[in-house]
Amino acid sequence: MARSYNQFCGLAHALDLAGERWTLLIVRELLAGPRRYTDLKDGLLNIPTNVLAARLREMQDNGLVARRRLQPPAASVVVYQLTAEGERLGEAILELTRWGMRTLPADAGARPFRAHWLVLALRASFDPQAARGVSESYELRVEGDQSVSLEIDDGEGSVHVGPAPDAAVRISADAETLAGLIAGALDGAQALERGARVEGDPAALARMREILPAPRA
Amino acid sequence: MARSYNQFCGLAHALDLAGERWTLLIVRELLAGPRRYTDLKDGLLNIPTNVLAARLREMQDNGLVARRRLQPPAASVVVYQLTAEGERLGEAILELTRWGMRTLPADAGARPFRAHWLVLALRASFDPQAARGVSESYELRVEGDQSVSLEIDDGEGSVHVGPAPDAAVRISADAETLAGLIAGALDGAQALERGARVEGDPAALARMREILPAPRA
DNA sequence: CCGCATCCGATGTGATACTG
DNA sequence: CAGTATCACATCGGATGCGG
Repeated sequence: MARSYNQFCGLAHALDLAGERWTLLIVRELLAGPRRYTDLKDGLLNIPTNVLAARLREMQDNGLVARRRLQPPAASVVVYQLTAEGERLGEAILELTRWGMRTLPADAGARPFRAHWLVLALRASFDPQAARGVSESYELRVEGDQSVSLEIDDGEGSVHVGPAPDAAVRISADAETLAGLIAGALDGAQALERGARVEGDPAALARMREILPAPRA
Repeated sequence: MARSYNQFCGLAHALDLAGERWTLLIVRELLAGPRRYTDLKDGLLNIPTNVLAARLREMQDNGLVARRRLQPPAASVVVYQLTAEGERLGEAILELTRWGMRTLPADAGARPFRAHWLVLALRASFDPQAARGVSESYELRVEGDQSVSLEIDDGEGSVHVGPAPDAAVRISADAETLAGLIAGALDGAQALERGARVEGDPAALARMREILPAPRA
């Protein structure tokens, strides 16, 4: 096993299992569903391939990740997916994400970005209190890429990659602008300056902004 | 600055600021209040002194920690304390702690332990739902060391180091047994076998066990 | 003692090249 | 596509030193 803190403490043990460099970011990728090796490498942007391989092995040993082959006829494809224990890291990751979003610099464009990270950002920003009684969908359309949607059914929110056909609000912009908007690094006016386009009911837009408050410093 | 993931993502940014080895454990120590350099070194058990010094410098640069001198006549004493931003890591740390407690091995005694870690364990286990309407205190008395107490005032819980004079339940045992009990690595019978002594009302003990459920696998 | 700084060997990381 | 192999370099862990 790798280096251990070896302390009788829940936090130290959590960090022994999932605290090494890159590990929580791999969990971030897998929280969006099973992924292949190259998808992971692409979604993590700068991870060295040997480090990714090593982490995936450790995460299997630690019971966070399972390695699977798809059913025939696609049996040559290997995917990694979170175990139940790995999934349970989701809440801690959301808390860390909220904390990080508060001080995320507004230099959208300076830092690379992937559209599917919006899923995490939406989940982290979602305020169940503000969503009470609401049933509607919002779609963030990433120019030249996929959409990410938040669907609310009687206050219950769920986020997924893909369009929302009946969205009450649809915001189209480049990835950095959308991300900056959700994180609160940009306000509405700045987003419009950067070419964001908004369709839908202004009242629904107001609700959306309350349901997705930016956890800002 | 240190190595950065350089991704436009709240989680990646959080890990840039607080994800390095030892950093979150230092925050754990400081969540219990300001500490001197040697207290930190002692509470962290195995941290190399140069790493602690380096981390404290980075954490100051990142705005997590402030370095202060006490008022005269004790002006020679240097203490480190969390900034407001550092304090806000508390929720994420509690989530990680809960996750880690679920699989913390029951080998109490095999891993070193410090009494004040019980503060974190109690906070992580506290269930506000179960505490509704309750107003009483519980004390964990660590043999040969300090006590740690949970005081509940009309459902509002607060944990601190020190005795609770009017505790409804008082459990005395060695540190490892108390920690194992709170983490759920030991059950009541096992704790008694290891020499734990319980004073107080059995009904209050039952309430305490509901208010402090072990987040176990 | 307290609060670090310095030195050094072991280990981990990052970049690139290569293979079944 | 899914990794393994290699190597320069950064960081970690452990010991020791040292001024206030």
